[in-house]
Parts: sequence; C-alpha cells; structure tokens
Amino acid sequence: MYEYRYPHPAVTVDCVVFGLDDDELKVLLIRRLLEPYKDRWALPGGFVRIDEGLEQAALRELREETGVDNLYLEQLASYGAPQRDPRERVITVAHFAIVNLFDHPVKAASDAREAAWFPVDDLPPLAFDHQSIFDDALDRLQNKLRYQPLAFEFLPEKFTLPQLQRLYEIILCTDLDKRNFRKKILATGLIHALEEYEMDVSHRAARYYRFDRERWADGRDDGFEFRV
Amino acid sequence: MYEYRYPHPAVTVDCVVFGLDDDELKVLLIRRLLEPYKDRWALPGGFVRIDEGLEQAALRELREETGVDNLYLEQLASYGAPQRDPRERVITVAHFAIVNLFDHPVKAASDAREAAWFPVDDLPPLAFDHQSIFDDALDRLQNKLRYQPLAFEFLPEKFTLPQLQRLYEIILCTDLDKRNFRKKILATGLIHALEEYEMDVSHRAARYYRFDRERWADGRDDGFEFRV
DNA sequence: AACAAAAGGTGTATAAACTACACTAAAAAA
DNA sequence: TTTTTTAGTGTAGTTTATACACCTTTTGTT
Repeated sequence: MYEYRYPHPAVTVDCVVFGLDDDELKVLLIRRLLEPYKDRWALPGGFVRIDEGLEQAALRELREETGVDNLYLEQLASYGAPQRDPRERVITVAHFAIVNLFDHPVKAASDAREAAWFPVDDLPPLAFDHQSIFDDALDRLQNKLRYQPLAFEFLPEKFTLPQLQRLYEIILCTDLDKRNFRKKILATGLIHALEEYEMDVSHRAARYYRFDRERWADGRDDGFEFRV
Repeated sequence: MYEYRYPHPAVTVDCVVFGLDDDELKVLLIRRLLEPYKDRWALPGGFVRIDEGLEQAALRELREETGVDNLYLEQLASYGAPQRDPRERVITVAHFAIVNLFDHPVKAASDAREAAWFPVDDLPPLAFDHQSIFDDALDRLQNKLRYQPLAFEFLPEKFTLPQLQRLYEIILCTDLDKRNFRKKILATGLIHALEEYEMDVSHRAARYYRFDRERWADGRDDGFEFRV
C-alpha cells in the first residue's frame, strides 16, 4: 500500500488514434474487460506509472493494448471532472495520435483485449467521457490539417497527389479542386516528385511524391502555409 | 493518511497569467515561501483538491495566491516529467490566463505571499520547469492572438484603436500599418464605434470602440478572421 | 492669437493569392 | 479499336493584402 498525507487522484493517459483505412478516417478503440463500463468500447489508455513520463506512458499503453508502435503522438488536453470515473478521482491526460496503416498495419493486441478500427462518423457508445475527448481530438485534427503537415503521418513514404487530396477531402468533409490543390501543395516546396509511377492500376498511373521532412524541420518558421 | 494500492502522483495546476501594464506585456509570478526552490519566483498554482475540477482548482489558487478574480482562463498543457519536482512525482496541468488590468487591478494577495508582475522579456529564474511552461504559454498567446479575439481580454470594455494596435504590436513584437490595421479589424464586423472620445489627452482625442462578444459567440463559425 | 507639438484618422494604387473552370493523356479492359 | 477510368495541366477574374502621405484635432507655448 502507498500512503500520502493528502488524497491523490489517479492519473491515466488515453489516446485518440486516427488512421486512414479503406478510404475512411477511423479511430482505434478497445473493448473494456473490466468494470466500470465493462464490455463498452473505450479509448486505449491506462494508468501512468510513477516513474514514467506522460508521452512515454501513452506509448507504452498503446503498445500493450493494441500493438501499435510507430506513430505520431502529441498531447491533446487533460480531463479531470471530479466524477468522470465512478471508482475514484481520475485525471486523464489525453493524447492525439496518427498511425500510418500503409507501412505499419496494426496487428492484433498482444494480450486478449479486443481492439478495432471504427469509422469516425459511426462510433459505438464510449466509456467515461471518451466521446467528448474524441470530439476534441477530431476538431484538432481538422484544424491542424490546414496549417501543419499532419497528412503525411497517415500516408506511406511515397504517395500520389490524388491520394493526398482524397485524404484532405475525407478528413475535412469537403470537395477540393484538383488543379488548385496541386498548385498549393506543390507551392509549399516541401513535396517532391519522384521518378516512379503507380503500377497495376487499370487507368493512367499516378506519379509518386514524397514529403521532405528535413526541409520542414529546418525552415519551420516559414510554416506549412497550406490552407485549403 | 490516504492509502492506495498503487502509487499515485500528486496533481497540481499552474497558471501563466498575462496582463498589459504600462504598455508592456507582463506575467504574474509569486515568490515561493517553502522548499524546494524557496524564495524563487514561480507560476501561481497549487494542488488540485480531490473533489474539484481542474479549471476550478486553477481559479481557486489564483484567488488565494494573488487575489485575481475576473479573468480569461483556458487549459494550456500538462507537464509530467518524472523528476520535475524533487519531493515526489507531481504532474501539473498548466493553464493560460489573461487579466484585464484596467478594470480589475490586481490587489496584493490576501495571504502573506509576495506576488509581482514581470515583463515577459525580463523574467527572474523560475522554479521547477516553469520557464518552459511559460515559453509554451507565450507561444500560445502570440499564435492565438492572430486568429482569435484574445486581445479584448487585456483591454477595458471601451478601448481605442491605437490602444488595440499597440497591444498587437507589443505582444507580436512587430510594427503594424495603422490604416491596414484599422481596415482589417473593422472588417471583422465585431468592433463597433461608440459616440465617445478620449478626454484629458494633450492631442486629438481617439474614438472609443467596443468588442461585440455576443456576435462573436453566435457566429463563431465565421471565425475571427483577423490575421496580422 | 498664432503656432508648434503630438497623436488620431482617412483612401488609393499595386501586387499577391485564391477561385472557378474544361480539356488532353495514359493505361487497362471490353 | 474503342471505351472506361483516372491523372494531369493553365488561365482569366476576383478577392485580399500591402505600401504609402497627408490632413485633423487638441493642448501647450510664444
């Protein structure tokens, strides 16, 4: 047992993990094995260990519960309404994550837990306040996609412009003009054409491009001035 | 004593409170009375009580430590590096705040604690990881000022356009063109001219304007499309 | 009373960015 | 050879952003 002079809340991390699967934006959920909310779907997450950082805890829980390994992760916000967990006071530090399902398909979790990808516009009822955490995460994704190069976290190293445009259209729920989209995305100077083309498609093959991460990291001041 | 089956971190809130004072951007600090970092300056904050929300805790601590009452407050981020507090594991949920020092001058703290406003570009050494929390808060302020009507949180109900422009120039560390600034700020449709003018100035009196909070709250979708 | 000092207030021309829009090119399948 | 399907390209018109200089109002000074 651990003793404190004052009551301490428990602290957890939870992750909203987005991925692009089958031309749909999906989120990764796990089914709860224990009360409360037993059998309900929930965001992957768990208790922060006493000697690990927040991001470290999020990465560990994701690996343990869903086998997800290689991903983009940033902190989203903390949620601490006093009654959000019926067991005890629990404050959760929510994280926002993106996995590239092309290069790193998510295998079944190592333990017995059931994990599954759900389309973001058709979620089952979620445990705790996870629906509102999810809503905040989706807002963040839609906003940040407009002025930061998040899109490339969803895509393989080599991607085509129609693929990239579809991604924007799917996440932002909008139609974009093909010519204007290309003009803007190429004007950033961060996307380079490769001498490779699609194969095995039953129509004209699209050219592959890559995102220049180094250049983005360097000239971060210039910003990713891409607004759709 | 309080007992738990697993170790629990302590959870605190800390606040980066900005204010405009004497044509300078300042931040509110308190001097620590206890170890660790005794006598160092620190962000106001303290432990979250077991039955209060995070924002509620932030407001309470601010009132207790600095007497600040009426302010704009939003969550900034959480900081949980395992060794950030030498006593025990402490995770802090940092908040971002703005006080209007025109209408609500900050009186001395109720308890014996010393509180003071420091110019943001001339801070004393801070306790814990508070410098890096402050840095993040300043980034947030500078960014958000460009596309959200945060400026009005610093100013009195009635303000002049030169006053507003100076605020932008001070916070963004830049010079702005007077005519273009007025054009843009008025184009938002959220700032209304009053039939009142400055008095007791030894030069042409500036007109007063007010920010239309209701209209902003309504048409939030339209956004505060103000980019400097 | 006139003038100087100090800050407030106004418009226009140019450049840059954004939007709307329609056809040709390439590859495979019929 | 033709059809189907998707990739790829340019321009004109509109909107938005930028650069820039003078007059107005009030007070204080001579």
